Amino acid sequence: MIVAGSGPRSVVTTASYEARLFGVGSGMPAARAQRLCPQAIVIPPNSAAYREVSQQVMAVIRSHIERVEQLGIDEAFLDLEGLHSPKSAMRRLVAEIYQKTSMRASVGIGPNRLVAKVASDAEKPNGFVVLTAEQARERFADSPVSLVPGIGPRTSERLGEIGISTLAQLRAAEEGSLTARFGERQGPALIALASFEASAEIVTEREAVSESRETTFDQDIRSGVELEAALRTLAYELAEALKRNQRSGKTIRIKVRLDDWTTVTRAKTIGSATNDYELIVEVATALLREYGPQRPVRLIGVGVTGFASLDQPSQLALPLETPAA
DNA sequence: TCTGGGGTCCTATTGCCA
DNA sequence: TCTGTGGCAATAGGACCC
Repeated sequence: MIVAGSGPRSVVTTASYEARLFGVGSGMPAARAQRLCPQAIVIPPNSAAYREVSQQVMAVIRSHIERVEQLGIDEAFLDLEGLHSPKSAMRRLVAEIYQKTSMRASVGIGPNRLVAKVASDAEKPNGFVVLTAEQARERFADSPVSLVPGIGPRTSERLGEIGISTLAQLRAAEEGSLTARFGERQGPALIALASFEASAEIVTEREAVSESRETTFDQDIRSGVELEAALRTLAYELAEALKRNQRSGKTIRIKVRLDDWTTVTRAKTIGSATNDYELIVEVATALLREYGPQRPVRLIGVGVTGFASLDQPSQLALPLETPAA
């Protein structure tokens, strides 16, 4: 089974483990997935249903665990500090999630979020893996660097260029050469990742910092009139969502992806926070005209960032003293 | 044979201002 | 008045995640 949209440019949202044996995976163009596994049943994604089940699962978790950090729709970090028997507590939690939602969960337990996440990924589906950092280093020594969250395709490639492809190699790399290549922060951070050393801090409350709407056209658009019409539609949806969520922002941003996949963003910061449709459209359209795409456009989007809480004045009083860091 | 949508975070650059 | 420095906000791009 493959979950994917039906448009010519849709991608795979997810796929059953049976389909994955054929090489099908998330993010892959749906057309390619169908060629790899022609016998697969393709069903369209239903994000509203996933969101609803997600809320049910998270509610079960929160009814037992105080400190929970949700990551996306189907993952969460749980602070198990102080539990008498974290393992049996997690066994019971998985059973309760299944009983109440029919959802199977994989669990990874470790000294920090990094180890926990890699452990939870290690034996999906229905995994239950408990690791120390040292055990993680041993178990994944020969795994590709991309096993670790935070090292994606681009960083893997750049590491490969200097002969580093496994986590053991990355851990043994000389910090100086990594810093020279990846910068003051990312260089040392890469070695820390490969060593499974990371923060254990659970961030329970995250406030959104931006909201956006974007769309990819079935066929590239050349006409400025059509582009602006699409932009208005997106801006309307965005403004409605912002109002619903009681959010408003000071910076309006457009995104344009051309037929050659170059992606351009343009942004303008206005005097005060807004979620007004007319104003968003006005600024977004002006940004689009100013940029004036010189090639056919495959994607257009609009977003608002720089949120100010609506229940707080958008301009704070000037503090008389610098607050302590 | 091409590559979605919704986000977060980081980095580099630039211009303003004290 | 000129110059250097540093902080900061805005902007653009990009890597990465689910």
